[in-house]
Amino acid sequence: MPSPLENGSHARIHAVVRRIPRGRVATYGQVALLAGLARQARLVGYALHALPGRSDVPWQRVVNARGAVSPRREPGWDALQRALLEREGVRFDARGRIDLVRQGWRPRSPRRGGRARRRA
DNA sequence: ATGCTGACTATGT
DNA sequence: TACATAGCCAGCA
Repeated sequence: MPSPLENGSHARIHAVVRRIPRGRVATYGQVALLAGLARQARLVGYALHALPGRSDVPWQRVVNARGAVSPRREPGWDALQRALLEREGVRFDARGRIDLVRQGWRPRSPRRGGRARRRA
């Protein structure tokens, strides 16, 4: 059975992660902040790690502040995460990093100063 | 209770 | 840009 933590911060973290749209990514710190857990980025990673295999939480959309997939203790999962993201259309550069400015999730779509990004 | 670890981040070098 | 440190906090031995 699930850990008793499901009623606490973990549940809030999961709720935030569920809001990340397909093809976008959010950072651990960003998720923490939106979940009302400022500066507790580590807990976000912890909460996701505790996630059951079958889950409706798109854990793969959470990456670190550098826009890279954080290396796991158990190798292989990081590669899976990247594969899942690429399948959603997320692009990685040669260094294995995502351009957060372009593909990072922007809750509430705040319009940035003025005009939309020019195309290509 | 204490100490270490971890899917992190901000800051200084 | 990359590496080292300090700060964070929950879980576990």
